[in-house]
Amino acid sequence: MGRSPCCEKAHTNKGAWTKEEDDRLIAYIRAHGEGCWRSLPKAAGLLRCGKSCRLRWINYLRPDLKRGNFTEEEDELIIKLHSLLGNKWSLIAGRLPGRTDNEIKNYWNTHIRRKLLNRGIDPATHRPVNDNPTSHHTNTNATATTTATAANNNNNNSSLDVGTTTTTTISFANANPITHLVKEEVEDEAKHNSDGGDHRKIKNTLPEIQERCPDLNLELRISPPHHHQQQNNSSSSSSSSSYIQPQIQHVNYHHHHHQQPLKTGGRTSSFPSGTTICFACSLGIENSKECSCTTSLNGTSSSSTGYDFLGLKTGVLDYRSLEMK
DNA sequence: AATTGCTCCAACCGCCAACCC
DNA sequence: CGGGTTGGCGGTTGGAGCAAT
Repeated sequence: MGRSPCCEKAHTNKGAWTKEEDDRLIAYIRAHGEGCWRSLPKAAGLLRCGKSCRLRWINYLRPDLKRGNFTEEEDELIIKLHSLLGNKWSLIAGRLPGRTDNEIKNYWNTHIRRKLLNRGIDPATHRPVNDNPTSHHTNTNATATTTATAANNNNNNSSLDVGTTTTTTISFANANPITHLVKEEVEDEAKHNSDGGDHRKIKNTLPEIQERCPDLNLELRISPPHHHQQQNNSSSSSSSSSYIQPQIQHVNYHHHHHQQPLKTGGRTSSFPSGTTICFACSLGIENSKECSCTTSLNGTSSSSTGYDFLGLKTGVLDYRSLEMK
């Protein structure tokens, strides 16, 4: 028996899309909007499978796609989110406006994996590759191990090449605040999705997060800032702790008007252009107690807190436990 | 210039869970 | 309630483009 095909394959085109097909799809969606992908091809005069149309639109034709090279900030954000979420590309993509899950997945497999391997980090576990795997199985308490690495030996154009790079692996235990953040988010999503969201992610993600307690690698550079100085001039503090939230803070999370609401958390809120938000907000839980920028979003902020990645600034993550060599 | 090997990424495939009747 | 349909996800593939030989 087997499943019925998603479409009549005998009379559908496959392979690369032509300009004409793209134009037809764009014109149709502009006129009628997204939805009902199964009937869309026929209605739009396309000899394509509905799935193929959806994929082409989402991954390539959507007007809010950013395209172009990934920035160093996006690189690091992807790495950190992957350490928390694993191969949940759609969740990761939800945190990177203008990027698609497919794009991030490809980028991970072609660039970031290699980048991490060059740093001596296993991209699957986010632990040092030469690390004894059994030594981490008993991390029931929050611990931090720091490994000074000859990072980026082969990564000539990385900004991380400059200065001393310290790779810090934080093992999160049951009381992992970041895990809580993600867990809260996922649970929150369950509530928000009561109107018809995709519940699979919740089932898939929750136990995984709870069980994995993934290590989180922070590339903490202990060196003077160099290429973000202009933007940082306003916040004159240049202590090492403030620089622990490096490039990431410049990622703006305002959402394009065309972008679908972040699926995770079901958020539809949009931040004013140029507003920087904390990590909790970037995860879609801007009203949580971990949020350090709600006042900013209300327009009453007394300081530009910048991107408080992992709550380092607010102390949600107790970075004092880190050993910095 | 031709061939080979490699990289990158758009597109496809199979699966799963929600939805719908 | 059950079965078919649909949308969405992650893994994989194939071909275009580029570099090396």
